[in-house]
Amino acid sequence: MTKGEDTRSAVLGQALSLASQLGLEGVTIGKLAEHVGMSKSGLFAHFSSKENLQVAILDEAVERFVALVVAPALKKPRGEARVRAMLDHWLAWSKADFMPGGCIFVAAFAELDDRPGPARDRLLAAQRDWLGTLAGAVRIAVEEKQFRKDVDPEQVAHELYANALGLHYLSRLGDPTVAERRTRAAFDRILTDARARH
Amino acid sequence: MTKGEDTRSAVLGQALSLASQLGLEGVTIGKLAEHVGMSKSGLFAHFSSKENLQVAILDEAVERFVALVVAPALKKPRGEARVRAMLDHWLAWSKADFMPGGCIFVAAFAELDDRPGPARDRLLAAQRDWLGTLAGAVRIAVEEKQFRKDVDPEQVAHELYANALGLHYLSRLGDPTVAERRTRAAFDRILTDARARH
DNA sequence: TGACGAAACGAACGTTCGTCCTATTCTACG
DNA sequence: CGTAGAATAGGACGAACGTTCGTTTCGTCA
Repeated sequence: MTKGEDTRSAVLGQALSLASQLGLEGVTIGKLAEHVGMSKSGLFAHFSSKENLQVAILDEAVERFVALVVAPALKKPRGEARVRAMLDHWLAWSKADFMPGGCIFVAAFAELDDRPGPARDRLLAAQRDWLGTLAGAVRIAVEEKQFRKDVDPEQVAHELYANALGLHYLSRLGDPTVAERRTRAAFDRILTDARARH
Repeated sequence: MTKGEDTRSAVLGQALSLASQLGLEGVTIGKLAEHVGMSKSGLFAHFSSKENLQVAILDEAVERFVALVVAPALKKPRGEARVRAMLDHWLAWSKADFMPGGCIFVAAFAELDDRPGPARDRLLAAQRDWLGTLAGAVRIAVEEKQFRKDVDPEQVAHELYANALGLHYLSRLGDPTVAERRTRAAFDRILTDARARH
């Protein structure tokens, strides 16, 4: 890895952490430069525009999400086990130490949803992908006859997604430990309902 | 109503609409002044600081939420009917025409959750209130023996809250009509699970 | 009608933002 | 070792931000 790629990657790590706390818009080039010990202009040269920086931050986040959540789950056997692995890693993701302000996708979504542009496109594509991946894992569990055949995979994915969002908000609204327990209970209820009766 | 209170109220209406699209921080005094056809300084005099303006926007939103969601539901009979009324009005609220960017509380939460201050305090208090109100309505339904007595009202409130959040995000991620249908289905499943078996 | 307080205005402030340009330092390779 | 090109620094810019100030307009009641 060349020197440029090296610092660029280090910058993105810091940027990810900052963005989770202050939002994408809050990651100012000056503040970010100060955090990594560089000059504004030196850092700026890596991205050429703030918009590019924002997209790069999202790309970095997506890459980590795939590595930490999606990929490990795909190694699990098809069916409910894989769905549960996704949920487990998802909960761990939202507590990841490189995102002290919580899931960056949640923060970015609220900012970008009314501001068209490349960053918004990148974020929406990533979230649609993930929702599709979740629904796909549920569909496989149906095909494997672990879930009832009248289960709607997209409805289940919708509800799981909603509860993960709920964890993000409710752990800031009250006790994070309690919020996580309730979220796990909700996940359980959704999957138990979907399970085929024996 | 004096002239000052009159324009102040008109300003807050516009501010609410802007904040739902751009977030609280995006409601710039200059932009807001332009929207209502005033000078920056003339508008600024009503609030004395941007922080005060943000709190005033939240107060305005809370007032409307109580009038449009909480109050009508409290007129319904105790029990599941009241819970369902809350949910119905809540869904209508998140589509209110004075918030073209969606529920302002969701937008504000993402911005404020890592920025201590009066605005954050106001928002957290309001959301805790609402969560408590929801849980209270569920508890009443348990007391009225419409819900099973082993139902945990706070768990139910948590799941309802999570699904309402899910609606906000998922209606921007995909078809809003489909998202609302799925949210209603999730609400139904939660309440049906809670209902006493006959 | 005259006067007084409330309300709104226009201009300016200091700061921070993203971006650009030029010069300097570093790094890798022939 | 020397040099070309990559990487970084320094400084300046125009615009937008929140805020302040002194002045002007408006509404109300004696």
